[in-house]
Amino acid sequence: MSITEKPIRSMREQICEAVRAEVFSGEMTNDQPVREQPLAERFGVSRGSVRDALLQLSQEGVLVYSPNRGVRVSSPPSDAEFRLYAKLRKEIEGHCLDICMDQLTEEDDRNLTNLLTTLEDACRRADLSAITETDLAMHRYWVSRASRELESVWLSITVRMLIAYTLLEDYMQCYQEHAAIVEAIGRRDLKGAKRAMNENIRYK
Amino acid sequence: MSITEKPIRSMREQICEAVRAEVFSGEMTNDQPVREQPLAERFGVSRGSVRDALLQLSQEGVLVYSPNRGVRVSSPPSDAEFRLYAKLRKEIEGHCLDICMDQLTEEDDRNLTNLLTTLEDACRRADLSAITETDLAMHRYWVSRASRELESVWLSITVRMLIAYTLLEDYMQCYQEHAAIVEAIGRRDLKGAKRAMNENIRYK
DNA sequence: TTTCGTCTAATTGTCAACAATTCGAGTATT
DNA sequence: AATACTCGAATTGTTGACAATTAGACGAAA
Repeated sequence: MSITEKPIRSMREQICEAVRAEVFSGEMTNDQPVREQPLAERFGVSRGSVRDALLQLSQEGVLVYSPNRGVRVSSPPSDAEFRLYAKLRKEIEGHCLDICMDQLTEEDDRNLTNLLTTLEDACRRADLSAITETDLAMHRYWVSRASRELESVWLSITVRMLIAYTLLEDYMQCYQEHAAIVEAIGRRDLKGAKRAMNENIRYK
Repeated sequence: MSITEKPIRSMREQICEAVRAEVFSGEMTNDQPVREQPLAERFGVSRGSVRDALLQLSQEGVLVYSPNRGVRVSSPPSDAEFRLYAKLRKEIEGHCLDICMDQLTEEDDRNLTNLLTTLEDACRRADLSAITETDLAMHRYWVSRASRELESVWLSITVRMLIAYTLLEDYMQCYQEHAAIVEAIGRRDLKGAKRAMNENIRYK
């Protein structure tokens, strides 16, 4: 679709996104290992590129790496760790809203609104994979807007939370929570945006 | 039978630690790029292994990667980000002390005391590289004791703080702060250990 | 002089072959 | 029957060669 946009994604990034999506959609369980050769054949590349991607996903926390034994899908965190991750995410995203709120333009508003529409669609279709992907993309928007440095730290925390998100009770609630955040951002209401964001990043 | 259950470290891990140490000691500046070929020759391995290590260090935050352009040393974080990292570290390490305090054995006490002795030595010699390495190893001890999952998140935050640590005013103060933490842990004094730890992880 | 394009050297990205390691089935031993 | 051992298939780790990309030097045109 939008592969030819200004940032050309490297092979590694494409593989990462595909595997991430499969992990979040539950197509890959944490019981069975993730092999290099089958992935290489599926993407039509060599094992080396797949290796790079799997290594990166291991650093992110999506996969777990054991020397000479390959990688497997991470297990969901304990409740205590989940709560810690939630707290860390609130700190980071709150900081990012502080930083970037003043610099946002009308184009940012349009982009966020578009993401929101995509999320609404995904929620209507109850497409868990698309919901997770869009949810991730929205939060990532203000994080990466504030700081590229923080982005990878934030991502490694967030993916660990999302591994536990294999089932949601109410899909449309997810949409409404994000709509509240985007609306507050549109009004440049820092406190309101933070409040809505804190409510969205909630304990299990 | 020491603390490290894996006496044999993978090639990648060895290269990572060596490069990390050079970054912290200031031997690699953020002005000049880190090339693969020279590193491969220095370690007597192929570029592939070096590539793996550099990719991992990029995910950790020690290096910054640009597609087709290689990696360079990360720049120190801004003051605001530094304060955020400090807050996140306190949350994580506090959580880890909560988790592992009850499970610590006399052997753990000995290991921590040994690390403390190493730190004292390094502080006496004003060896910044050794100080940073040992400081990292001590904090890593209770983090990895509590959760392997958290360890990589913690590491990616901590290395970003340490990049800014190129100069310390008082070396022995660093030792004394860690001595206070180890002593409190030895007494299994959770509150005291947290207090000492919070004082050590301080703003710039 | 400045700017634009072209070429070349240096560097990263990708690949396929080979080496080392792990895992499990099958066999031997007690 | 239970345990230990051996061997082979599957898998990961490593390597060197080659392709693709980038950066800088050089020169031509305005």
